[in-house]
Amino acid sequence: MRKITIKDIAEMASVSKSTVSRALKNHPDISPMVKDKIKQLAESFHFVPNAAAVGLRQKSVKTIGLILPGIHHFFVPAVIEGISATLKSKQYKLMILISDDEYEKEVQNIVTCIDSNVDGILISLTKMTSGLDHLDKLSDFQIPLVLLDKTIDQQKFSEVKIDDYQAGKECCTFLIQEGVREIIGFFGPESLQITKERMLGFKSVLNNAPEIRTHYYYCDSSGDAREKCLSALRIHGEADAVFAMSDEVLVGVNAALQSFRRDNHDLSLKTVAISEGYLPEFMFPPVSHLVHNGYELGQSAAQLLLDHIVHPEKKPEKRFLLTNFSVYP
Amino acid sequence: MRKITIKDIAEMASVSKSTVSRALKNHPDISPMVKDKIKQLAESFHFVPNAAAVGLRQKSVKTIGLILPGIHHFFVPAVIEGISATLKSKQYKLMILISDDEYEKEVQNIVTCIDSNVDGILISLTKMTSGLDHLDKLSDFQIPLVLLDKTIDQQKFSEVKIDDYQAGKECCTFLIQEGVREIIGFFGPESLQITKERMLGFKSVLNNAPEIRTHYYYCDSSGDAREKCLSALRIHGEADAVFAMSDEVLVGVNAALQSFRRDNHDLSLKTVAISEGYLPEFMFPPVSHLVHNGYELGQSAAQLLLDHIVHPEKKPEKRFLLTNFSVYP
DNA sequence: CTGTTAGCGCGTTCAC
DNA sequence: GTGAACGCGCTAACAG
Repeated sequence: MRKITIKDIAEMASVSKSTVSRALKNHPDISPMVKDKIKQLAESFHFVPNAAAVGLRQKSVKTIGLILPGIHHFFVPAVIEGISATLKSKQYKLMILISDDEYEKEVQNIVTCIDSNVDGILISLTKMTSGLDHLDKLSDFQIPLVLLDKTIDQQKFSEVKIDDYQAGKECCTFLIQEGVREIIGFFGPESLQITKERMLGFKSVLNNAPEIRTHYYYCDSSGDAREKCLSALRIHGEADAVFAMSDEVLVGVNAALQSFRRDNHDLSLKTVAISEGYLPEFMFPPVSHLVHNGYELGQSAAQLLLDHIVHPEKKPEKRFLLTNFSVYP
Repeated sequence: MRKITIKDIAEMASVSKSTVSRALKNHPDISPMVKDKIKQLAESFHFVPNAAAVGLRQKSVKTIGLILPGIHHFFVPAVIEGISATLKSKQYKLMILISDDEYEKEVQNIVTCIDSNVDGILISLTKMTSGLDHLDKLSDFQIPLVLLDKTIDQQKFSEVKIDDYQAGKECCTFLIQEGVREIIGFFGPESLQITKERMLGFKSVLNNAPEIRTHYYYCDSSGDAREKCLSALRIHGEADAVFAMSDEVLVGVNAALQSFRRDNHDLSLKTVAISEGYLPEFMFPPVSHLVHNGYELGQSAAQLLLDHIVHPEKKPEKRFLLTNFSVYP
């Protein structure tokens, strides 16, 4: 079954193609009568403009590229859902490219986006990315880009993330208010900007609380976090609190705490994390956490990118998402 | 900066557009000399054919649509990565549409795929989907479709999944070999085909073991699973084994087991699950599980769809993925 | 071996 | 108010 085109409708209505084209987009020149007739026809035959033809003509394929280091992480799916929901409402398509946490693939994905004539790019950087030279050519093609979550220090592009510094700060404050004395903090890969900022925020609180002892560990995976946490628990026998900066880290830390508790039934460490929110509730005991809402982050980033597409002159803007604590007694 | 076109290259090489077009795709008619020259030019100017123009001409936009009930589930991200990897190697683009587990949105997503002229569709059904009438119109447009993971009983389309019946069977067999006497089984939503099949497989083993007592529960979410597991543990005090049919269910079951253990330190239930594989290792104690490999499932489904696209006459085929046990002592 | 022509489906001048 | 004609970038049928 061939799909109906503007030409078919033109013949049925005995008008020209251009009249149909104009009628369908409410051009004021067209008389209400023929406009109605054409719209009726289009409706009843389920006419949908051919995306490739429109794209060719308008030099816009109404697609945005989403480049991610990977999607097996905990809150990434929520981010995608948020982006997807926002784009769907504006009739934009989403093309997902995965960098597998390799810088070279990230560069390649940028090229793919350019070659595909995307209207804009959303990107979360790999942990190997330390500069943004590979994004320079985007300006040649006027392709707007928004960084989300995993960023590095820069001024050229808009970005959306939680206030990582503030998040680290709040988590530390939370622990101190709970009256803890010695904290073990578990962080993600050292090279990540979010790791640095969360740690800085965390430490900032301790300036006013010099009596609190702290120990820090960088973890590359859940497994790594488990090992480091197990050994840390043995070394720092007096510790009474634990912080995990992400779900990935938290999963390992929680595993370590569980098995450590087997031999120390009375062990009770105050635990707090930054998390997407799904898992902590199902840990035992449930883990208090600062909610890092992926869905909202996705929505916000997508909306910001669309703004840039519609208003090419818009200046870069940094947006920080609000976070809330979910506290378990 | 305008992108370079075939026309630009034609002028630079003083040949016609069609010569360039043919040279670039190694048409045998073109003399090696001019072919080389044109390729040189194309290379040095980073020529990339305009996808919209090619799509318009070839009536194929080299895109496949992926329709999912949601992506917050545990193994879905892995599926997407598998699909993405396979498609990338064949230069296909991926368009992801989310149905939010609502039948109406699934129907709408099919329409979107048709309207977008995708070359093929991969779909995992929502738990509300009980028929495939909404897929009928695909044959009008010759759009091949492959079902993955969440399917219903049907013969019209190819599908890729694990052998759910077999998986249920293996898990039950595993428990029996461990010498358990009374099993509590936790399953997903009752309406899902995979739930039915996993349960049938599970029960099939018990025909030969009438002395084993069993109790079954359907769970709609992790939270639901936790509640039902807690109450089940209280009711069936003699139970010595637990089965969880998916990660989502397992998360809740594990939480219940943990908190129940608090009051029953010696409680030790043999636990087994069907899982994507990431989480069970980090539970305490680690949970033996049948690995439901999302990445491979994605790869296989994508490859099968591409086969259908290239060979439109290909008959529907049902593929079952092999599964392996990951056993913890 | 290579060029000319035509057209994919649509939007957009420029006429009338 | 409406239509004719052109072109977006590319490919393919037809010439030569």
